[in-house]
Amino acid sequence: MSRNGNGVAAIIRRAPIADNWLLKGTPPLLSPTHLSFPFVLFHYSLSNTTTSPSSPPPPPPPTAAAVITNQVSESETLPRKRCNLGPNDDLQSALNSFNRMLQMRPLPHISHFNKALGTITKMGHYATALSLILNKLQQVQGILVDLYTFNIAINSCCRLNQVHFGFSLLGSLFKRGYTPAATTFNTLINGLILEDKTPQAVELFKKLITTREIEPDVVMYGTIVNGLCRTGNTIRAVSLLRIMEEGSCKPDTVVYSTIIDSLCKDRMVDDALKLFTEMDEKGIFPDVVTYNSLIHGLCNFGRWKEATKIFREMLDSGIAPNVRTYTVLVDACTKEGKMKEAEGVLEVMIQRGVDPDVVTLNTLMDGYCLQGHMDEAIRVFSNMVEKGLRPNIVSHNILIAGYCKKMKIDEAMHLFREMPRRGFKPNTQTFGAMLQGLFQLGRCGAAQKLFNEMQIVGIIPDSQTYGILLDGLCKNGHISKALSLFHMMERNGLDHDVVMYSILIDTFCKDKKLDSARVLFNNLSSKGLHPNVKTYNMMIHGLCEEGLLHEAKELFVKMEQSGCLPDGVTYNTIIRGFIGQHKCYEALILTEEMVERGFSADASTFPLIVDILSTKGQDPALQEVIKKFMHKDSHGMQEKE
DNA sequence: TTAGGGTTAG
Repeated sequence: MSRNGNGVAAIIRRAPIADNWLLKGTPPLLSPTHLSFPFVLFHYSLSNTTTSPSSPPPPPPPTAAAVITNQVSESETLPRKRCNLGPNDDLQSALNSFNRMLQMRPLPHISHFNKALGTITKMGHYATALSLILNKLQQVQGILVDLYTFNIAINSCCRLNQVHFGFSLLGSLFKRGYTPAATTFNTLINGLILEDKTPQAVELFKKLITTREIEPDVVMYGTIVNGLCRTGNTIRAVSLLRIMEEGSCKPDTVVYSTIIDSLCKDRMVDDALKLFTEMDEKGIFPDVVTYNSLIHGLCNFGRWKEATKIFREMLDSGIAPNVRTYTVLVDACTKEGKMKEAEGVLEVMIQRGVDPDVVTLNTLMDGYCLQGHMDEAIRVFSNMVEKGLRPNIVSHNILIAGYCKKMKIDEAMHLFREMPRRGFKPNTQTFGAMLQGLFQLGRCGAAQKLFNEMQIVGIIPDSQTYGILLDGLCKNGHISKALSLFHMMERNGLDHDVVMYSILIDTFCKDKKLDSARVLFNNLSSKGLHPNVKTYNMMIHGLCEEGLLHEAKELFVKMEQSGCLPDGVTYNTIIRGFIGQHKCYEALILTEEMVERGFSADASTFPLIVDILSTKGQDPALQEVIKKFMHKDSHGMQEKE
């Protein structure tokens, strides 16, 4: 695997670039392709005029550099406030039309009412639709609601997380002598999945098949596939896909896309790509959703070159990127700290006639917060308001977390207290961000008070909240309090996940209590938990610190055997361990392996490797491996595109 | 002819 195929010498040669990134804590060792990714993207999307038949004619194609450097005024950066009807006006006009129909005599056929209801549910106003059906249609003499109306009502219940009510409507449907359709059951199956009751959904699905009550169609299969994917059973979803292929109901774009997305989220991007190729072989056309999932998956793993290729392929197939595609690209840029490029994506999308939405701008804001540029984040927030997009609770949470990260707890607290006045009730994430901020400043008492307040106002802490508490207490030296919390959770039936254990393992390692860390680590499997890459990294770090290189190396080998691939942190940790023990040969071999896997030396490891190469270059024992680096690098450098 | 499945941010 030589995505960033380079050697150690390349690290040195590219030090000015890498250094810059090292300081920001993001992956260094950028390949030339990596650096040019957003440029390629913009240039291509701007200069390609044949891709989006529905989009307005694109402006003359500027050069990539012009896209990045051209500063447009703020009013051009964001869509202007809409003069046409907003979403609420759309709802109002649908309601007006519904009410007008109720006044007509003779009354219109039920299908017309269903159509109006469908418009309302498509806008997401499920409670309104349900109320219209139950409180208006049912009360009017002369209207006979039909199967379609029932299905809309059942779907509305499901979308409101009231699947049980959906099932009682199914009862009423039977009583009225209607026969439910595949749609009816599928809606209920989906309702179960939405309420995290996938096992029941699968049960119902199986029952329908065995009783031959309903012949499942592709939508029903697709819904079950989605349920399996959402619950981490992507492999079972793939099995179902294979079963479909054997039967008469063939998988469609949605089924494939669902699995492709899930594989990407499960870090199995290569398998996702294989399915994508398979679609092509079977003549099933990918759509914008399929491409969005793949581009997102590839970007998440730094596979820019392939992401660009897929993006080009999408444009070549005549599929126009939508707001989600551009948001994924903004996200990819911001996660790499490339804010100018992220702003560039925003410009491109506007020029292409796609308006950024609140998610796009929140993503951009989050990028600025990650970089610590709160002034820029606030500028985006203000722009959002000016342009008629209403910031949501996520926008507020992003800013609060940003302030906390910058240790500006007063500003964070101000915004936090301001939220109810703006119509937002702080949620678990809001409290989590505030708690993290307080712990970071060592204000454990205030954090405790806020945690109590959270429970008083009825926000249920989730495992992440407990993780923040546990970590905060540990990092502030309140180990015994942390342990009490840990045991309290156990007593209250709150499951400890691997993160909780990892926090304690890390604490014990740093507290020189390696034996306690080992006990916790070794007991994980008895609790049915599997260490993740962070858990391994913490243990490996602890072992290296104690000079137990042999045990660290054993664990390093074992993690991969157990199916947990080492990441950049693992390599850097163990390489530093070896260098610390003057085992330069092993360190260089591991460095080579690290680079081959697309990771690179971080700010603390990098100078140590440079030191080995510059001071031990003549060491006969090392010459062979150093030569190998040099040789590889000459290839790596030719890879430029 | 009106109902059901897949993609984005904290």
